[in-house]
Amino acid sequence: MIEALVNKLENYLTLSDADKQQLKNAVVRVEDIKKDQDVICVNERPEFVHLIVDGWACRYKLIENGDRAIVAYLIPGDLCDIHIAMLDHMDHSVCSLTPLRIAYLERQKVEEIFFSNNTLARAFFWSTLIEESIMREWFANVTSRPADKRLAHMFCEIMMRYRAAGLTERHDCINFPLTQIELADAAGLSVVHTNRVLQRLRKEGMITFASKRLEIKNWDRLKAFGDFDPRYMHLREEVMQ
Amino acid sequence: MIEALVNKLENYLTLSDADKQQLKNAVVRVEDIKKDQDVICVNERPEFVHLIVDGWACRYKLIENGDRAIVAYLIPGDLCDIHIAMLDHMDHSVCSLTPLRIAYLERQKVEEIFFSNNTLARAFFWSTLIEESIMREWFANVTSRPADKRLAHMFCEIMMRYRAAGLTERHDCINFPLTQIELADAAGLSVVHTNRVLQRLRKEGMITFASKRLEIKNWDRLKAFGDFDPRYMHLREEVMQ
DNA sequence: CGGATTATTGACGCTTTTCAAATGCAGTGG
DNA sequence: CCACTGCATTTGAAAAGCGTCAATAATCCG
Repeated sequence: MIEALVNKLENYLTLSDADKQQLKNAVVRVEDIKKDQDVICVNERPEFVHLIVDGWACRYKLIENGDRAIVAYLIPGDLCDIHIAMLDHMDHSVCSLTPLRIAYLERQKVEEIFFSNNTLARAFFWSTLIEESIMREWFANVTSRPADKRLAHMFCEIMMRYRAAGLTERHDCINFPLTQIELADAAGLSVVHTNRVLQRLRKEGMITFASKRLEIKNWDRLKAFGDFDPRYMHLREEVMQ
Repeated sequence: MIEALVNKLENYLTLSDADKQQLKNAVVRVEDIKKDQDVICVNERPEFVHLIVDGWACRYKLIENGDRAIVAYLIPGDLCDIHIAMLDHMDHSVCSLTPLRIAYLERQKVEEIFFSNNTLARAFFWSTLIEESIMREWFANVTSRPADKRLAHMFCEIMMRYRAAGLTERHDCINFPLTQIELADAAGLSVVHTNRVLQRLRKEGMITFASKRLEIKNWDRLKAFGDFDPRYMHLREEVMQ
């Protein structure tokens, strides 16, 4: 249930059985929710921290003009909202992109862990710093790279995160349940242009992308094309290769 | 020396005299550095955490194509690199945009504080979460808003941060030492376009911006135009008004 | 004062957006 | 099994926003 989270954190440090048990104990229930439902909404402060056990979600913000800006993808092992352990309201919302299995961690217990278990406190802080680092990279990505390299970069990143959470051994093929609409909202592009760019990437023989599956035909080439250097994710060497 | 930092953190919680003293004790020296110098470089892990006492700096990344992406501005009260308390290398660099006065906090002591002082640990975590929130907003800003609104939004934000750190009481006028080049690098725009957009904002009577000074002629109008809602910064009511 | 950096202007071109319509695809119910 | 529906994908054409190049004016700094 918490394996993916443990896998991710163990990119940074090793958790003892006691640490893992303490994490497990914070889980008060597991629930399934449907696709396209808000897990948590802006301005809320729920009693639980949500952990993604299975499925994909996204952080998003609604913009005045009607746009939805997807600011992060969440995959198994990701905490949706440790924020509310410290902050009194969410500054964005989280929505399911597929059916989701979610573990509910009691907020109170998460706070206790943070102040009583140095290892887990480190790990949580680390995880937050990584998220911030990823946001910086996303920002640099959209401000400095054209649409095709931008998408290539995003594909590389999600592949690495999959590996980091122990969800795949490979780096050439994953389940990728996003629609082009959802990709566009995250890349800051229109759907039409996203579509055309994807076709170009396919034509160039870099990827195939159909029926919820992303295949990377040539990992090194895609990395080079998307100017992808995984060091900003601070993962173990084996994961980054 | 640490007033701005204390002011900022006290948007979240109140620090006791002992807390402040502990922070002060972590400072081993204060130094002045020139404009356009790297405070810390990507891949480094220095022995000190740098606190900006006076002046402006920026976080930036160099892109393959030669671009410099500025991913954050740093002002007095901002920590350049608590990251290195947890991470083993910086994933970006920090450079001075003006002459800078910097306080050096011993990394070791910062780590100790984090594990021994719950209040300061909370405050550091909070501060990191705010940074992340600001990154999300920057991301949404560049992906969803046209150049003019984008710049308006950035101006509003920096004004709020100035107030949050106790650097100004006003919300209509601040020292703003950035060149249009530096603005452009942060907004993801070309210098030429930035220049033209600034002229438009001036012509519309929203701002004046000359000789390192930014004047906001009509705060409410600029806020509305830039679609600026300060709640993502999680500041005290009085600061946000 | 002189050199260097920054701000500004004009012209042109390209990436990306927008609008509108067509096609494909999966799920539902008869 | 087929028709129907709703959503995602694809295509085309035209326009907008923004970038690039290049040159000039203004400002800063020693």
